[in-house]
Amino acid sequence: MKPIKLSEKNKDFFKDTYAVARLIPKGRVTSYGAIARYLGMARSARMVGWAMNGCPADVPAHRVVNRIGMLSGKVHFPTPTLMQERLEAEGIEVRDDQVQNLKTVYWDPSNELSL
DNA sequence: GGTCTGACTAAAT
DNA sequence: GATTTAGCCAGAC
Repeated sequence: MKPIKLSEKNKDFFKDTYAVARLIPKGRVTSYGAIARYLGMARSARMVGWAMNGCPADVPAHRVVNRIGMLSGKVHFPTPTLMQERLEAEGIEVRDDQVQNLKTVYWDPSNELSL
């Protein structure tokens, strides 16, 4: 396992967030809240987004959207269009910064991993 | 060391 | 049913 060191601090929460984000299958998306709940901090969805602030290349942050499937975090990418292009490249339909067929491509970690 | 903001979510109005 | 407010925790000023 490759330890992610954003800093020399604890970043334990960040590490878990990245771990789950990496587990998102190709062509699927999940929400910050879903990851947060899986990590045990259901009400800290914001922290997930914050954790993504480090956004290492190993983490497919483009597969993480808010609960309505909106590409809320696209502005944090190197280029605002990168997120949508990557999602489309994986077969996810994106229209007006929103993931189409969200119900179909949605991937819930606590539903897929905690079986 | 107190205050504000933030890639969100859910409940209340 | 849509809009607004409050709650969350952690980092930045």
